[in-house]
Amino acid sequence: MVIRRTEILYNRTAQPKRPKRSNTKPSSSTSPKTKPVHTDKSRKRKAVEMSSSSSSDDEPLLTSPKKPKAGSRRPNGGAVSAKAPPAGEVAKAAVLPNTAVVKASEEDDVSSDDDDAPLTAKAKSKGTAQADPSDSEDAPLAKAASKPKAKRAPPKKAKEESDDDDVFRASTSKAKKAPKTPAKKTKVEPKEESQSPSKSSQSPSKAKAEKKAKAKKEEEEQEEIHKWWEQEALGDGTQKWSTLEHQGVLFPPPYESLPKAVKLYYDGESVNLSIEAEEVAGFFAAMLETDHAKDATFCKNFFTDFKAVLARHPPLDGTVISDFEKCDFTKMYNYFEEERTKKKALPAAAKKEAKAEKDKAEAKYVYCLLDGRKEKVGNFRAEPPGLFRGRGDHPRKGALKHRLSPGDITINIGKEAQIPVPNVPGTWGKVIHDDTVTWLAHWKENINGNAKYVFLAAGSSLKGQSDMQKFEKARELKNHIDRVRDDYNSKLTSRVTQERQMATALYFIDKLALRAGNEKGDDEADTVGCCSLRYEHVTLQPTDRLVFDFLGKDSIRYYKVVDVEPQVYKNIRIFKGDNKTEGDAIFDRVTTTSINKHLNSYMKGLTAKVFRTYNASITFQQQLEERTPKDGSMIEKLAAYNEANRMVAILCNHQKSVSKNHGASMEKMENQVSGIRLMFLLLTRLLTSCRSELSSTNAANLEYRKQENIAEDESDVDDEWIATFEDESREREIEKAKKKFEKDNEKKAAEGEEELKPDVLEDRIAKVNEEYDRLKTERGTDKVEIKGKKTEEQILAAIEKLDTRIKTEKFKMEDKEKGKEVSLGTSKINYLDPRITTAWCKKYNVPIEKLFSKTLMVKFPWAMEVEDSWVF
DNA sequence: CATCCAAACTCGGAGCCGCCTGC
DNA sequence: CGCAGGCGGCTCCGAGTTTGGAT
Repeated sequence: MVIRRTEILYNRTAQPKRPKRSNTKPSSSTSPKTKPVHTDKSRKRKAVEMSSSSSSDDEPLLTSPKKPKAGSRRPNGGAVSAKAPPAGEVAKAAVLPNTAVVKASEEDDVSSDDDDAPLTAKAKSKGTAQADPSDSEDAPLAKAASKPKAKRAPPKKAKEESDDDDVFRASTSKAKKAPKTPAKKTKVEPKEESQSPSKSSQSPSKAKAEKKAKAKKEEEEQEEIHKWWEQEALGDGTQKWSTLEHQGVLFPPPYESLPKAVKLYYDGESVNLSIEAEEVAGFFAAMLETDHAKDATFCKNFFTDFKAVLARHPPLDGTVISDFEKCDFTKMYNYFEEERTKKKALPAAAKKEAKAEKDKAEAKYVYCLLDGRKEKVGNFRAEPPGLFRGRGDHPRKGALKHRLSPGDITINIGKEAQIPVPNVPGTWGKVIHDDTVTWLAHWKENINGNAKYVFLAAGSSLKGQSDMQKFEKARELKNHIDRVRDDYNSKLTSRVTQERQMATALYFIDKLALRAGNEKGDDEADTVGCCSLRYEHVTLQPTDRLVFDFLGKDSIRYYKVVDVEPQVYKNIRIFKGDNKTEGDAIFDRVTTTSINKHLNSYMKGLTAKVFRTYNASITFQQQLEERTPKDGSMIEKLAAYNEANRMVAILCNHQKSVSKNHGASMEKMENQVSGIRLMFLLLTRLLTSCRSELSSTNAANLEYRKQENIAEDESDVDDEWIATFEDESREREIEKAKKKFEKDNEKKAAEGEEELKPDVLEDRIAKVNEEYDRLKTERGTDKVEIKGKKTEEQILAAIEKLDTRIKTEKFKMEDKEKGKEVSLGTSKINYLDPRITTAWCKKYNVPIEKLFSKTLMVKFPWAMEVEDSWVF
């Protein structure tokens, strides 16, 4: 499997440059042509760009960095691989002329599909080989493993345990309930802060004292961490807490009406809106310049809801608003913009103060008390009213999201805890004491009737535990994966359609990391996953190649060209065959429920999404193993890590839109590199003249490279280029000088000093020109002057330095280019077992901070202590 | 020290999956 | 009694905003 996975990663033929979120932003000009991908259900969706440009296939994501020049790099359209099948393959394809024939041949090729057997075998051998024998795999496991075991322990055990807790309960003062098994954690009291700093403040110097206090505090905080992962048992998972105290949700401040002068205009006249209607109009006005306001569905839904509000709260001046087109929101929009810039321009101190105030108001909501422990709450703010921003072609986008009041909220809290008082008038809709769930508050959102919750933060013990369980479950799949694969591979030829469909679907879920694909309703965006794949989402190409093109979760386009097992190819032919057409499900005998049920028979708790976690993590681990240079530099190691991360992101189809200044940014880097190259060239020349052996620049260059073993770069630094570069640099410096001059004067004016005379500026410019004129005369000659470089050794050292700088810069650029539309964060947060990273860090002596951000560190405390030999 | 830009974090919508319920 | 459909609870997801580091 290890090997196969890689193959898949590489086999993908070039992706057409995804029209990033093309459907989300139909108006976006960057997504070019579209080919109809619709179904009879969701009709207007168009999506996919199809490029006519043929292009190489087996060359994914990597666009070789070229010279920037203008906005040249917009990859227009992608390349659907229009590869001409090799002759031999054509013949093969002829084997599958039509469904009938295929059907007839169904039973035939059982032999051909256990092609996967070697796969698993490989995986096994490789796995063990690198896993550094059995015990290394088991030892760390055993350590952490008390949990998995415990998890499976009968519920009774947990019960006993929680009963035990009661013994401790009495001891905690404030909460009058106590932590579970306090043995391992050192300190639990939430009210620490006050004492320690003051105690430690005996230090002489103030700064020192402060520092010390800080250190001490940190230390203390560390001590306080509840190391639940070191505890024996986690309980049976039904009871999530025994005591719980929190403040409920924080409501946004009530709406304040706009200044009198700021009005909605209707048919050219200002309207005196009711305050309720004004708020809603404001929601739209604020989004006037976004793509949303240009979206028909969005506007339609907004206006419907707006009119409903108007009906309840009519304009005070009797205006009747019935035509969206006649509404003019610009005055409101402008006002918001003004406010925004005003706010931005506020002095830093004022900003700080405002923030401090806000923090203070929110402070008590930030933490809750779970089993007596202070734990961070996730999103404690009630979602403010606004317009629903559905993703993709969501039928409800633009609808008005109501303002919540306490009556809408259900609070879940410990029986003995004090019930919080809402920060706005009203009382909680309901207060319950359900210790089998993890949410603190809950309400129903009015758009789709979906439930919303307040949960603990990602770094909390509750979240951490379930996160770890998720990865443990994925690891458990390792023990069953061979069996599962053998099974679905053999069933690819089953005579029972249902089995065959299930096997094929599983193949996709496993190999392509597709999501399960639940059915969706009419009131939701038309997106699909494996089971909901329709006729038009998969097309067949000669020689066992499938083209997937559909919108997945969040309306992210999934476009991949994949070479599959011949039998899978045949199966898709069959499933698409006969009387099916666009809009029909490919897997009509399989549902997410049936798949999960089936999977559960291999392993308790096994579901489709476990495959995503498993494959992501195992691929990551294996890619790391492969790519990490054993004694490379830090940069190289980090690059390898990144690359492994990227492979996973590609597998999981985690995308991001290309940032709008990507092109400019690349150009800038390119320019920098060119600058360095020029310097490089000059220095080589200088070296030449210094040695006075060779006279030709190129010869010197070559000579140098030969001697010092420095790689030839495809440098396009020729004389002509140097000329433009120098001219441009000259321009830039002159601009800079002008700017500086103005600034200096502003400063002087502010300080009441006399302004600089214009000739000072001219002087400065002259200096720049002088310098560049000199360069110009030197251009193409051997005469080079670079200050500071005297001896041959110095020059050589400088050249060497430049060379590595060029290399690292270029490397950075490649990395950036490759990653411009791949989002690495999602997999890092959700799919990659953090212990793979921590073990790798230890093994290769890389500081974890280079890979995990602060929040990630907070999220994964449980992964920090594994040994370097730990394997997923 | 201001400015610029990328990384980090916040936000809230989307999807998965188990369980309950009602036919 | 079986199972489909809906709901509850939780993970996952990229955009948008904020932060902070480089220069």
